[in-house]
Amino acid sequence: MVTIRDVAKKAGVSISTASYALNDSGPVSQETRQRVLKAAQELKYHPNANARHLRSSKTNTIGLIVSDLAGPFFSELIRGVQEKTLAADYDLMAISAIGGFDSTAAKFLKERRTDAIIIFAHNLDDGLIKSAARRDMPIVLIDRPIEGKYIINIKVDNFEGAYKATEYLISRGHEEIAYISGSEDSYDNEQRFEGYKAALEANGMKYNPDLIYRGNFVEAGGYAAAKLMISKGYVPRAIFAANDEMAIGAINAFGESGVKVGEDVAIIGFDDIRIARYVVPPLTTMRQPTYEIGCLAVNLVLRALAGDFPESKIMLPAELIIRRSCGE
Amino acid sequence: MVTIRDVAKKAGVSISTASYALNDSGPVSQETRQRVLKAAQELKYHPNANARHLRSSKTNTIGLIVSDLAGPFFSELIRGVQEKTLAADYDLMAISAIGGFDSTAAKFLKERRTDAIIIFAHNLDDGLIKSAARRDMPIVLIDRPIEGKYIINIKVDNFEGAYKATEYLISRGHEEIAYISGSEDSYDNEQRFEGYKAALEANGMKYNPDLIYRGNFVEAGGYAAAKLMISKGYVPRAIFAANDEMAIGAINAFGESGVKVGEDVAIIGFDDIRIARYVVPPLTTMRQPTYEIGCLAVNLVLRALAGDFPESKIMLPAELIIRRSCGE
DNA sequence: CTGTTAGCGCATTCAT
DNA sequence: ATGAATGCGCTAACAG
Repeated sequence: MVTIRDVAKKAGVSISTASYALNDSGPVSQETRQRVLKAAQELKYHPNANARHLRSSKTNTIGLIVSDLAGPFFSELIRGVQEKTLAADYDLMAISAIGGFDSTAAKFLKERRTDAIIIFAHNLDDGLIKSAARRDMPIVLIDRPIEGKYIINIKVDNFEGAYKATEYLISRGHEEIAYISGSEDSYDNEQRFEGYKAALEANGMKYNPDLIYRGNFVEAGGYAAAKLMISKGYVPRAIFAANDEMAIGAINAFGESGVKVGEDVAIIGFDDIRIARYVVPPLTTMRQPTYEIGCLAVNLVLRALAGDFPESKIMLPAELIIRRSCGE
Repeated sequence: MVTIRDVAKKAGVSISTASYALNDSGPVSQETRQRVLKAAQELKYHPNANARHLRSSKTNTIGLIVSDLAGPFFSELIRGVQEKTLAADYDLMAISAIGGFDSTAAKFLKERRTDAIIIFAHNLDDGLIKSAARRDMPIVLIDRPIEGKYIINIKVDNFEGAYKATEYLISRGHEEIAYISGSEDSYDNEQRFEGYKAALEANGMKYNPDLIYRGNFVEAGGYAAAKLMISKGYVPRAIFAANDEMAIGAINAFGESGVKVGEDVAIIGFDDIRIARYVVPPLTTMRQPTYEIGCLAVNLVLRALAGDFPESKIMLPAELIIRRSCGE
């Protein structure tokens, strides 16, 4: 490994001069400067990031933790984060929270491998997040109810979104609305479930536990739920799935069994993932402004890095996107 | 920041003893050990990753560089990589190559921030990759024709895949097959184009430059190409799109203009991304074994990290997935 | 303008 | 079994 020492030697200067020249951070004559740069080039010198980070206790890097790197849901979010991070001349690393306590994400949180972190993951311990946030390591937390001094919260109004979704179904004349739930331990799911129940009550309808199905936020979960309905011989006229993945799973299951989505059964989802518009029939859903969230998250991170911690919590609305899965 | 020094002080031992106790890497009495561990816990001590990496010149981390973190295409690949990396007790960071020379990916390549790197990106300079590969920083390169001592190549047989795709169209009686091309500078695209031409020739058909459209591998590109065909008043009976994104763009464009895909025009894509099965009509395409590639890549990286560099180049086949976009 | 030097936090060798 | 001391590669304060 070629170090700055080698460069200095080759250029016939001291280490510090080499460092100054390389980083353009001190008074160096043009001539020496050129000599150092040339030496560095010839030697193919590249600074050791770890040494630099250790010394400066900065990494110029923002970490983005998502619950599963492979999930389709994060595509838009990442796009937003990526654009803004790049524009601010920071580096970005995406990290998965799969594995919980032993995950790479957990390590990053503890070991300060980045200057700041954006978290959009439910499978990461509360305490971990709370204790990781410091002045020199701000955290932007998306859609989780953890508060703290150096934690900046961005939330989507899941309650209101679910309320609107349910009301939409009600407005179309449905009186019996099933709910396919996401992960039980998820804040998102909880809020959506509350919104669902609240809309029911507000419209004088009773909440019926028999109409609740477990789906765990994955396509297979929605599929299983729908199959269960079919096997029970009773398919409700309307279904609110706590996310699109599950809604799509249900649509597939109904498709296989000849149940006509949009006619026999109305389905609404949540998220507006990319496939939503391609399934048959196209899925009516509550759009989460993920791209905007990504951009916003980076803006806030950058401000926090500059020492400016905003007080207010940010709450973004979800938007009803009507397609055809609830009928024409 | 609490360092190992603080822990040592609190436990009433020297720094080295604390280090031994913490890492279980030296002779320490059970009693001292417990004392140190307790002190660390109370102080919420977490080792500084940079210092450790600097000292040990290892990071225990594998980097995955993709051309665009937000791309839907990488989902399956990432899933494979993620699983295997986790199983091997390594950490994983995903990095985007957007930005080329100034990208975070380029920096990682030069600055050794990971122990090894898997690259699935076409927007990263050849020279950069070549010069970054060293014994202590092996690179697994997917689908790019760069060879080197510490570079391990995994390729998908794009030529053969394109050949098969084209032949499938020919077998269905088509005599005029358009090609919507990907990025011109991409190796994938080049190979697919060659496969397309070879299949044409092998079947006594002439290659017609008028039937080549530029698409750049994105949905909008395929959309534009199809619109162009329509505006020219001439839609070929069959189209081979160099990837699914473009095929889907074309399908959308045709849908808007009332051209019936599967009847008026046959379209085949490449990749088999998730949406392929959801578009209408479902897209016939050449499946790339991305999940398998991801798993394989990690296996090879791990072997390389252990000093075992395989000689042979690996070539994986693409598989024809027949759905309905080329007719029943 | 340039060189000397002191750490950043940690792992580890060599004494004790 | 434990501690003192060294250096990984780099930046920056200080001295010249």
